[in-house]
Parts: sequence; C-alpha cells; structure tokens
Amino acid sequence: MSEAQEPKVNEQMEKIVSLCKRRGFVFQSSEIYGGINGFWDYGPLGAELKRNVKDRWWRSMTQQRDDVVGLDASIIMHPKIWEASGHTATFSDPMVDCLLTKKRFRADQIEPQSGTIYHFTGAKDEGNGKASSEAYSVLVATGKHPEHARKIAKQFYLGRGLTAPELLGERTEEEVNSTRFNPENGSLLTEARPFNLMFKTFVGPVESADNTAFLRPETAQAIFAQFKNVLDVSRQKVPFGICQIGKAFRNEINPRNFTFRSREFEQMELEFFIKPDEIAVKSAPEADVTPGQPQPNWGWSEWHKYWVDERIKWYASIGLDQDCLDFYWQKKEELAHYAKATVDILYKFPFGTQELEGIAARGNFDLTQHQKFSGKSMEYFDEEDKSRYLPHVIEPSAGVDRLVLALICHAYNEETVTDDKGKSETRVVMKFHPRVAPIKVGVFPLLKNRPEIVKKAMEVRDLLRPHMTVFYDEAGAIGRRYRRQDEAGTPFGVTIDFDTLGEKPELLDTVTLRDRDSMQQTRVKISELVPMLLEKIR
RNA sequence: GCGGGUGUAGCUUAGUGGUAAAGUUCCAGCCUUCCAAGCUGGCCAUGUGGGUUCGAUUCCCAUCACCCGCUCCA
Repeated sequence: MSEAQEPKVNEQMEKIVSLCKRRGFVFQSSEIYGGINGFWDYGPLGAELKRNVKDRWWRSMTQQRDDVVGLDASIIMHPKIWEASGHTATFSDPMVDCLLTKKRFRADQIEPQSGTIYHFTGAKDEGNGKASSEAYSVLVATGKHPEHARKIAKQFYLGRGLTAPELLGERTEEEVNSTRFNPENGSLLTEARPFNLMFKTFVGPVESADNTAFLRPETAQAIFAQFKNVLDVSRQKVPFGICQIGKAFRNEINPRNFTFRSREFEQMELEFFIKPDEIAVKSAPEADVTPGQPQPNWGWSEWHKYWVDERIKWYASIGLDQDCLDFYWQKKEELAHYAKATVDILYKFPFGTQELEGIAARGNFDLTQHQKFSGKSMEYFDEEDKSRYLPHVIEPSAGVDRLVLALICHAYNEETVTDDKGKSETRVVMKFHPRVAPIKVGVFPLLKNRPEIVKKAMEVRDLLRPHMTVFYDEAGAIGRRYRRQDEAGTPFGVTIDFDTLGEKPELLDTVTLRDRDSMQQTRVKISELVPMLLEKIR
C-alpha cells in the first residue's frame, strides 16, 4: 500500500462505519455509556444480514449433506478442556516490555544472555537542573564495549525528560544466562506480567481458584469433547463431520479495525473426521474414484483440498468471488504444532487483506489430548476396515463477524447518477447478493393519498411476506423510497400504481419491479412475483 | 501496552468564558402518476468525571471511546 493511498483507505472505512451506524447495521456496544473496547452490536439490518449468513452456512454444511451433523454446545465448559487443548498454557503467556524501546516480548522466548550488568541509580542534568532517581540497568554481552551500556542508559534518561543526562551510581555485576534484558539492545525489561487471553469467570457464587472457569476461546473443543456422544447417536461412520455455530471470546490485547478483531465474536466451525492415512490409503479400491465426489478412503490431503474447494464455492454463492478473495497456504514453519497443513481464505478489506477462514488439517491431536486428559477412550471402531483408531480431522473454521464485515465492505458502492434534468448526484448502494440481503423486497404504493393503491400495495406486501423479508414504505416521493432501500441493500422494489388497478386494462394486476443495481424497471404480473423473487433469493 | 490524532444533533460541519448555529436525515401534515422535488410544522447535540471560575461546550487534569503507527494475534 503506497502512502498516497492511505487517506483514501481510511476514508473508505470511515464511510462504511458511518453507513453501518446510520442504517442500523452495526452499533458500538454500550454506546450510551461511552462504548466498551472490542465489543459491537448488530442493529436491525445487521442482525438480518448475520442471520442470513449463519443460516446459509448451516444449510450447506449439515442440512444439505448426509455426512455432517450439528452441535450447539455451552460456552462455559470444564476447565480441563482448555488444559487438554493447550489454551491454558499458551493463552496466558507472561509478557515483558523493553524499558527503552517499549517493544514487547514473550518472557519465555527471551534468549538467555551472559555478560556484565551496568547498574545506575539515576541521572542528573547539568543543563536544566532536572534529575531522575529511577534505577536502570544495561547488560553488556561478553566481548562488547562497556561504553555501550552508558550510551543506552543515557538514551533511557533522555526519554525521562533529561536533555544532557549525567549518569549516577554506576556499578557492575557479572551475570550468566539472564533473561531480564532485551537481547537486541541490552536494556532492562519490565517484570513479567501475565497476559490472560481467556476471559475468566467463576462457576457458583463464591470466587475461588477451585471454581474458576473460562469463556471458550474457540468453539472447536466442544466438538472434540462431545465426539463420542455424537458418534453414538447419529449412526455416522467415518468419514463424517460435526459442525457448530457459536460465540467465542478472546481478551485481545488490542482490538482493531471496526468489528474485525473483537473480544466477543462468533465462529462457524466444522470438524470433519477422516480415517488416518495408513488405513485409508491401504484400503482404497482402485476403481472407486469418481472425480469431484468425496471418497471414504481419501487421505487427509484429498479431504483437505476437497474442503478448501467446497468453501470457496460457498463464498462465491453469497457474492464473494475469487477476485475479491486471496488464498494463503501456510508455510511449514508457520503451522501450529498440531497442523499438517492450513489454507487461509482472505478477503481484501480496505484496511488490508485479512483472514476470513482457516482450513486446517489437524491430524488427531485434539482427540489424543482429550483421551489423555479425560481418561476416556476417543477411539473409533471401523467395521469396514476392522480396525480401531483415533480419526484425523479437517477443520474449516470461519469467523462470522469478519465475514459479515467483508460482505458489508464488498457491498458498499458509490455511483454517480444523472437525472432527467442533467443534474448528477452520488448514489450510495449496498449491493448485497440477494441471498444474504437483510431485506429482500420493498413494497411501495406510488401515492399514499389514493386508498385503492395503498390497499393493493398492502395486499402485495401480505402476499410476499410469508416467503421473504418485506419492507413496506409509503412515506415521501417514490425516488426517495428507492434510495432508502439502496442504502439498506434491498435488491428488489415493487411499486403499485394506477396501471395495477387497471387504468390501462392490459396492465391490470401488474406492478413495476425495480432492480437495485441496474435501477431498471420491468412490468410483472402480481401472480408471478413470488416464484420470480424466490428463484433469486434461494 | 506504547506513541500520535479526534470527540458538538442519526450524519456532515459552524461557533463561543455568558440563550449552541446551519445543511441533511428522521417524524407529522399538505402536495405529488416512478429515482433523495416542493411547502408547513416538529424531535434531536457539546463522550464521561473532576478542577479553575459568579458562570466551562470553550481553559486545565483525569478517564472512556474511535482512528493511525508500533506491538500482539491458534
């Protein structure tokens, strides 16, 4: 991104945030109390949009498949779950800051150093008479020049408001394998402070270490924990999947980019359990390969590719084509310890290309861990292959809120329209795919002071309402009503006029159907409206 | 968490140590035969808490939120 483009990028997001508030897509949480950092609410239109996204995901993931079933687990679970998953350990890393540069490090990742520590008790300033009694130390690695310590210390006191610091109380000390100093410049670090990325709470009215619990930082673990129960009741055979939509919570250090990184967010996750490669590959019958169709004996690599492909198709089905997405195959060294491969699906947001979904091949790490920590067998008995094993897993995991934000950014369009008199103005239009649009159709009587037209318009509204979200509006000029729906992203507008009532007999019981994107109008029979619109929103 | 910036109506902006202004949106009414028309009327604001002051939206301090950069990011 070039510097010249940056203001435009900010401007674009500001316009989007402003529209979100103006039209009721997204509000700041607790706004009347000044807001709360990292939390957002969905207004009327946002709630519909988000619901549509989740409904479509749920339908495509489980309702339209034989091999995936759903789960809706509790947010607070037994704390051992997070010990087994590794979150307790890795979500509470102690962090340290460099006192000079303010750079932050994970305390356990500081490389131990040996050398001479130079301690100072403070500094005074000959120029302006100021002084600092703050103690400070610098570690000079073995073999380095001692003057380096004084240089760093002077910089430190310069940062404390002194202009020409004279160092006080210098003394030295030999040190071996210390992790209290910044390896890059030798500066003293702050004391290690724990960073708890999991929200903590207490189960029951008494606060104690015994009843500490956590709000889940991801939905996936519930699926692994309930793997056996689901298997027992669903009559599924490996390969099969369990999917779930639900809230997760992370106490992010620094929420940013509108709703993109929030502390409370919703995930849509599938854990798809497959045979370990050694079983799948050995039993694969040669002739049983139908291109494009999932095969029970695929190895993890084929299943992983399959799910990447399925997910890309799904994004296209709600209006996010490949040209607005980016794909990133994580490199070996970037992979989480449990993952064999991960593909990120990214969207080109105005503030940068950012992840919407990760599709990970997780091996059998999670089931292994839960088997170990719970003492309960997580093994699956495969009748067909006559073997007992821990299934491996492919995990497509998507963030609902970031996807909704992507849809909003993608939909936002400004167009210059010119009217009959040659006057041009800007039209803001949210071009949501009709499948996710919050409101599917606006119904308008051309004039509200003609009771026959109003009555007919209400009939049309009632005809459409059982099938889709309808917004009825009779206030103001018709053009104004169209534009209002443009900003809401309503793909269709239906207007009832004098011809509907039979002013031209051949047009009796017809209406104008206005297309949001092209602003073109077509004459349609009322009786044809429902099937015609359903075809576009289904 | 650090540094910088910004907080006045739903939105965009004005302004002042002494009654807070406008456009737009929104609501109501009239009018109106297809793309933000017109007329009339109406609602709505100084982020929060302290301090200075006779009096603070204005000055000072703190705090909160948002934006940018760093940091962090399963």
